[in-house]
Amino acid sequence: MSAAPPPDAPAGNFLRSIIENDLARGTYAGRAWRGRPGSAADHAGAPVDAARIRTRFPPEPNGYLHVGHAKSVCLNFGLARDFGGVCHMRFDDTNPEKEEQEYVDGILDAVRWLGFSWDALGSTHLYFASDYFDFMYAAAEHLIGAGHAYVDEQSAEEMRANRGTLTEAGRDSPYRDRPAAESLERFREMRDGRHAEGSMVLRARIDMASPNINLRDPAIYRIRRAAHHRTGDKWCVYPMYAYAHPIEDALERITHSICTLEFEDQRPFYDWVLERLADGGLLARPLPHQHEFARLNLTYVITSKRRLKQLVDEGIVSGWDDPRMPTLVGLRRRGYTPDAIRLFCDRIGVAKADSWIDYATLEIALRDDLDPKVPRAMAVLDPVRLIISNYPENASEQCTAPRHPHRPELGERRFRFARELWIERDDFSAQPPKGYHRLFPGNLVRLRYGYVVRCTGCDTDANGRVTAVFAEYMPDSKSGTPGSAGYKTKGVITWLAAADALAAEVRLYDRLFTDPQPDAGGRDFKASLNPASLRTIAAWIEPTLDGCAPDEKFQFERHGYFVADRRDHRPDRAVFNRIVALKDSYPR
RNA sequence: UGGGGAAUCGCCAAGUUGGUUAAGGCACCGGAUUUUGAUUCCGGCAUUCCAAGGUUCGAAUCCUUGUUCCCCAGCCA
Repeated sequence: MSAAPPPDAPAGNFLRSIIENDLARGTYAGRAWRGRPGSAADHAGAPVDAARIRTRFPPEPNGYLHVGHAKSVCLNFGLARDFGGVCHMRFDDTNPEKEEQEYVDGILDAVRWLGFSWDALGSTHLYFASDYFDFMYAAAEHLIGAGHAYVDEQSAEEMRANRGTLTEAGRDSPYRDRPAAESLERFREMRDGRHAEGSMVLRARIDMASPNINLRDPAIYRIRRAAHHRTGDKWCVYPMYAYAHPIEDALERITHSICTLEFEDQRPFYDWVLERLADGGLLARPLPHQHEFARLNLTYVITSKRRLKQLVDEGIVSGWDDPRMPTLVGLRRRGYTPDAIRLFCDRIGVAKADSWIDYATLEIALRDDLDPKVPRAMAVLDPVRLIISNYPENASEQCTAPRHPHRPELGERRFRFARELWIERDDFSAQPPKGYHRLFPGNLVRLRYGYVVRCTGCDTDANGRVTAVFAEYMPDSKSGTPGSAGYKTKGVITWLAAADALAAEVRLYDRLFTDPQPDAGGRDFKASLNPASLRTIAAWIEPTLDGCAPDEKFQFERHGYFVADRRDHRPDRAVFNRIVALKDSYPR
């Protein structure tokens, strides 16, 4: 009898299978770990790693993290957590021209915000590829010495021309067979700044006729005269990703190097580098292995860093943290919670098939997370006056409501009922459609947490627009009193006493694009920008919201979830973002 | 017309050593509860696994032949 999986066991997926198999076979058993990244010599004789597996989240610090990255973060940190391993936070900063400290800070913030930590097993695991530049350089000299790399002095154009095509083999570079000593000399000159950018490059010497283009002598070092955000001007040669990444993984004793599908073709080169360096005694075995998964595609969302930057640069959005942006800072400002994003990542799973997740799936995870946690309040977004004609002019009385209908322990809120109220324009209809059970002449409706009223009519202006709605209240129907049970109404509407309501700016957000795949197939994503992605309105909110803090979230009953904007909300100026509307099954 | 991947319910996704009625989530559809047309709760939801052949007592799982989609020709990652 095999034991039944625990009820909350994470769903199986191919990455878990791989790890389980590796653990069962002892693929990485006995892996030494010195307590910090290092070469074969550094790890030699070190204790067996207490981490059963090591994964890593390796962003390039050239932009802000977005939902797609969240999937990778959840995967890498989640797998490490579930299998008794450690996940390294590592910056893949091998291109000085694009990378900045600002992005490093932003990425660290985002990962922390998502709820993950790189502190594990008594130490911190924050690493930078740039810390390995010395090793990478030495390893490159080793490859040259072993005949596995050479300095090519062809121009970029010549290299491209000689690479061949998808169906035709490439041609060997005239420099391919030059003596190792000569390549070594040139490479050192490159390092010493004796050659112009673009004039030469170090290449792996593999096979110019390989059907896999990535194996046609890929470039592994290029000259770049740019200050690096961490190493300054120490270097003017920088390693390429395909060469640097396997080395970073091996130095850190990563077991499972998880990346997206587009790197599948590079796996042979990943292994090629590692095998040669391990054979040369530079890197410790067992070596890491690369596994690829399908990146996240979300409908109505673009995740291309370049295009996201374009939205910011062209002022289409207010910045990287505009609440419409799919960046983690944007989602955070919009009111998304880390729990909701993690729930979403758990729900979508992971596989190798290209897929498009409905944007609604993210919103549903958000509502599922917010509903049980967030206190309720009333708000009127599109106000029209409701006059209770049989209620005394200058009277008012207190009403009470639970902060959360299913969590009495969260306490109560109090507000006043009076003759003049604000209600939602949409909650009255002079000629109601069939099935409408809110206010219309003659109909009985409950004012939530207040009285039951009978609608008696309305006033309209010259254009037929409703300017006020009239009703009479039932004095014995107040919520919480014995008489209230005697009334059964199909409609319950939200309201605010006009004299007590607080003014607020409310920003109603909608999807940024109208096309479910805004940038698929080379489409112009700007052509499908949603002109109504932001609507700013003046609304009335419940007086109990006075003094709430930025980032505080509420459910405005019958409307949706709202958050006090973390940037613009102030004690003297309430600003709320609509996070997501409530599910609405009223047929419109 | 090279190489590397992927195709299971509307959207995801288990299943991969061939073996009872093809997990689960989300959506959706019923019904119950409800002072949010929300939530919650019950119930329903693939004789079928890209297609067509074949092997077998038995195939989503093996074989054959096709089809469709994605990725690769940066001195980006």
